[in-house]
Amino acid sequence: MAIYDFKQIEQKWQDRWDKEEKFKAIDFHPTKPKYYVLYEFFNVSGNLHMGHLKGTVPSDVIARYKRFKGYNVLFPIGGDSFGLPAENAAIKKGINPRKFVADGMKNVVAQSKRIGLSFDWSRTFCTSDVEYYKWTQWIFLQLFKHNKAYKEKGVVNFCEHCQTVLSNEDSQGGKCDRCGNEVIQVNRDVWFLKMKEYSEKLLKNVDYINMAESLKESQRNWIGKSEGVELKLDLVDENGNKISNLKIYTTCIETAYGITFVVLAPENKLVDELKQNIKNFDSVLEYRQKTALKTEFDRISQAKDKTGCKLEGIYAINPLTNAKVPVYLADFVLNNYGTGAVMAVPCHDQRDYEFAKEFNIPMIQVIEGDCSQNAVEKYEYITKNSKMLNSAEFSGMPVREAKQKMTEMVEKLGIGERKVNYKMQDWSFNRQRYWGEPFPIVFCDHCGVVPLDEKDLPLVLPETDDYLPNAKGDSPLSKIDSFVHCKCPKCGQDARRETDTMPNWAGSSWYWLRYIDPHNDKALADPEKLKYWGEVDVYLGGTEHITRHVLYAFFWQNFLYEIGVVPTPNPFKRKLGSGLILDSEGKKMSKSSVNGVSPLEVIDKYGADATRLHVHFLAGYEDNSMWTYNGIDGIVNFLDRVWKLQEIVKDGGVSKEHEIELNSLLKKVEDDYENAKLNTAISAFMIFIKKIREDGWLTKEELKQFLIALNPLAPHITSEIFERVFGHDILEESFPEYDKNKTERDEIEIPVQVCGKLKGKIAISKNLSQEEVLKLIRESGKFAVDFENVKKVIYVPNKIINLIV
RNA sequence: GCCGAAAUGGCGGAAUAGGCAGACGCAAGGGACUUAAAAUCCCUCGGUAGCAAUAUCGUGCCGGUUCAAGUCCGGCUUUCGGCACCA
Repeated sequence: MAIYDFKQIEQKWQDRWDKEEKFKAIDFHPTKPKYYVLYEFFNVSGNLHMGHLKGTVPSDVIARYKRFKGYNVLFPIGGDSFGLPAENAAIKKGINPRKFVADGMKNVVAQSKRIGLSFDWSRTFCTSDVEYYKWTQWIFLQLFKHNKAYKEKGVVNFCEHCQTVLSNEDSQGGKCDRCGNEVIQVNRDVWFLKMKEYSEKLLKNVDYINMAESLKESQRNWIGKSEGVELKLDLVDENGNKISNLKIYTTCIETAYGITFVVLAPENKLVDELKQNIKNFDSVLEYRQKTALKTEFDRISQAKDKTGCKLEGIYAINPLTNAKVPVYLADFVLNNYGTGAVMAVPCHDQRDYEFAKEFNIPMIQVIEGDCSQNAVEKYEYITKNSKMLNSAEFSGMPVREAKQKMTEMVEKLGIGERKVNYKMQDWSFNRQRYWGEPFPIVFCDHCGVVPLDEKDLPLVLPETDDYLPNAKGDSPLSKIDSFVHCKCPKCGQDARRETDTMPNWAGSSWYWLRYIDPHNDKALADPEKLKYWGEVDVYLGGTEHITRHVLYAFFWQNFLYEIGVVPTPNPFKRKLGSGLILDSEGKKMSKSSVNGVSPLEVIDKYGADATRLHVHFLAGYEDNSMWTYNGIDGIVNFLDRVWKLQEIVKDGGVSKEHEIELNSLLKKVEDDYENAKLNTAISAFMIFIKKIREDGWLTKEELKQFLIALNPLAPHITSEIFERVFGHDILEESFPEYDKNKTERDEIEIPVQVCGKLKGKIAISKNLSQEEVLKLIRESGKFAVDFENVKKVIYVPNKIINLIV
């Protein structure tokens, strides 16, 4: 028999799958139920790296397995091609981003095929394809029309060297990701999407989706729900005359008797409204300016140094005590959370405590505990359920009860109300960059902000060879006159286009819907097809940007559901996050990794099947694994043994000798495939092979079932052996059914314990009664048991027997 | 600081619902085949004591529940991930 020539054989099958389009999903299949397997977008930046093997192979295994199980499987792929990688290539190397994307995608497609991935290539697209981003723009128009998009002044990260606005990710540590220069804060027009409105719905989505608890938790953290009270305080001048009022938000209303000052965010609008009453308005303005210059990074890194500025001439009245307390500005209060103002109770909040020390503000302790060094904070006093102090009729009451009662009281008095707050902010949705979706928005001197007509979509991103923003940091599109100048869709007079583009996230926030109907030019997708394919059954990908991506996905799907475009509010039923492949230094392996190993290099050396198995034998899907060639010999050896099964096959159905091994293999493999536990599936195949090699033969039927079961993991070698032995394509087969009753032998061994200590094992037939087992133990004479003194017997049928003497 | 996940041989890692800890693989050691090597095949392989049968200890640490704990409970330690001046 010929030796296993993986190069030639893998090429043969990859060509055939490609040419015959073997993995096309069929809309409205008359008999088969649908199954939608989604793998995350590829970044179109040239080459696949090891991490892709870790992520893609399990999705491929599930897709191939489900096809065998009789499902009509949709398993598409595409490219996330707008954004930094292509734009950087354009700027640094002078490559047209369109060409960069086209070349990159071509590469990635070819490499995917070499891994043997069974994508439906007829549905592939990139986010920068005009046929696709037309619909991204269309969705934005719907958001705008339904009042979910608005434009406002906002503060953004800006790099003066690159003349561009940066996202938080691109400016980590206060340095520009591109050039390493300091990032500063500038005021700009910002498009926001009203994501905050969806906070509660997004939390429901998080509950709904089947996903690792840690991933759910980070999403809940991001949404950041908290429940508390909004309290109204009067503001007075020095003489006690009411001049205004102010709302603060607190989750600790129980400390309200301890308020000794109030703090506003520097940006709080009240400051301007009270200009006449503020005696030191100049220094207030100065403080404001100083904080505005601080970057987000500075504000966080200097968190412990409390700065602030007193508003001279203004006081707040604690509505519970009528005490007159000073009002400060301080940058530890954020304008975009709660009401942009807080009540300060230094004894029971560490930040207030530090601020009070810095500014010599008195403190009032209202809950038991030691406040001499630090504040006694909520976590501590709530867990201990400490007693109240200095709080009028609440004094002496346990804090949990007081919290309840005080909430009810302020509501009754009309000075406060229960309120829920979320950390999540509206989504800032524009970037001053070239390589993104243009906004379908026009500014008209007469009509204001005007959306394009749907029939005028797509608004095509114009060609240019100048990818840099102008000196003011405006998008490169602002330099292209023919793009900027247009007629107002409403009044027909001269107008200007929005020249910013959408962020990278936009295109990836709805793409699973487009796979369902990728060539539709009348709608985002045909409603009937959307109904047929429904939710994504399982969505696989890395965990890197998962929190925000999934929340954005929930948000858009929810919105599209509300306006009747899609049939379900939930995009995904289940999400699996793959671990990373780490290099020899324990760093994430990516294309930029110094110690990176290319998957193609490994495939060249060992073949695609061996590479697929090896990567997934190293660790479970969700675990990180350190890349190593160690162990790959074991996989090569295994595949070699699989190949040699051809030599020892004989006619016949499933034999008595192998039925237990075969049935338990099939059971194990089904369970593991469903849960993407490929490492234990592989070991189950190894165990089966071991038994077959001991016996030196297997039947044709046994070989057939073995090959089908292994095919999702190692599709090339199993296809080849199958064709040689059975004369047709393995893909025509269906997954072998196992017999549950034949997964275990009738004769089994169970451990015998005496007083919980293992003394040995005894062979019994299945489902024996306790008496029969005891009789066998007695007869065997093997176990030194004093049967007269056996006080108690614990017998778990077919599992264990424990004798207590 | 808060939240989440994890810690098992020389190594990667198994152990479905509390029931034989270390599956499967690598590395290592021994043997067969070979002129030799590679490849292949067979055997051994958690620690300690013993020629051995066997005994005894052993899943990050300290306690507990249970006939029985890697698994459950209480208290720590360390590592990784998320959030973080969020009132």
